Amino acid sequence: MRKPDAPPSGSSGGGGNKLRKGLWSPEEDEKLMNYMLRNGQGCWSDVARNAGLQRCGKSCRLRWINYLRPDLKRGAFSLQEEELIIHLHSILGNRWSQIAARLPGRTDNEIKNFWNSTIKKRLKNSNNNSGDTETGGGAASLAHVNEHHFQGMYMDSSSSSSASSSSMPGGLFMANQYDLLPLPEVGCGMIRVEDSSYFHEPPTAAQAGLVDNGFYEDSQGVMMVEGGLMGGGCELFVPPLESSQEETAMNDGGAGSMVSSADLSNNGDVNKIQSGVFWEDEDIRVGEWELGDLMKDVSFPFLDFQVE
DNA sequence: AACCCTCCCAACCGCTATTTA
DNA sequence: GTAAATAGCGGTTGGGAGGGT
Repeated sequence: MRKPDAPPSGSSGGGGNKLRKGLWSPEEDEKLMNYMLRNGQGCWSDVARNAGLQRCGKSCRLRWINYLRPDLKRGAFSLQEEELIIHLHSILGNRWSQIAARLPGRTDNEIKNFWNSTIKKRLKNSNNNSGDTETGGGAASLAHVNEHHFQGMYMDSSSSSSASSSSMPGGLFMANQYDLLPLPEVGCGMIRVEDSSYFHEPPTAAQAGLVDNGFYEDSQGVMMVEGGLMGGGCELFVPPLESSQEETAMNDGGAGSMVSSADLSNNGDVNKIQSGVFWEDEDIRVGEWELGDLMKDVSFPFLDFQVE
């Protein structure tokens, strides 16, 4: 923790006008809290100024988001939260803000700290115990370790921020049906392949808003696929990235975590998924890699479905 | 009691993306 | 179209707390 800087000297509040850094004092918290509750969020540099704080807007924003927000849940992570974090991390990589968005009351910073201090260590230990060699801390090994919940493969490319990437420049996650956790607020983050009784009946187009090519969005915003392209209840996850990120990712070969249908080679429709979350009318490419090629040498020893 | 070590986490930093002028 | 300002994200740092010796 950082020592709080000495409070601004005297009543001038100005002498130098230097911005404070370090820990927030209770008085500053109160000022910010009161201001935010009265005025709501606006331009953060205005917040800092108008609330009478010698802080930069950025610092105010962080303090509000990570500590003062009334909807924050404090205290230890529950087992459920922990498992959800592990699951989401296996899908999203180090996109802490997106993980946090699925854990009400938790902040990205909190989750990041929790991951780095607790989960990472634990998973590393269980890696060592099981005799696995460290693969560089990539999500692939992590997903693998959590055996009671995960059977899947994840190749993390996740942008520059994920130093733990595998060498694969594309992201892909596949899991069996039992791995699904509900992801409210996910939007079009996941594609299900209609297949077994595990899935509910697809809604009508009117109910769900038919998107294209047999894809539709269900009541929870989950993208669905009609017609059972794959057997065995396989589900394909598209990490619910914001569209801007996705586009960037696709353009620069970054985190384009794209579905690979079980049948990469013989079903063109799946490879054309796009539009906001889907890619249309072009072969899936991740940087210079064609997904089909990418997948050529990949095996899924732990997937429990058969491609038909 | 004093020292050392490790853990935890608040906050900063640097960067990119987005918005505004 | 461009530059500046702002927002947001993820990585890293540093210091307090607490346990061990």
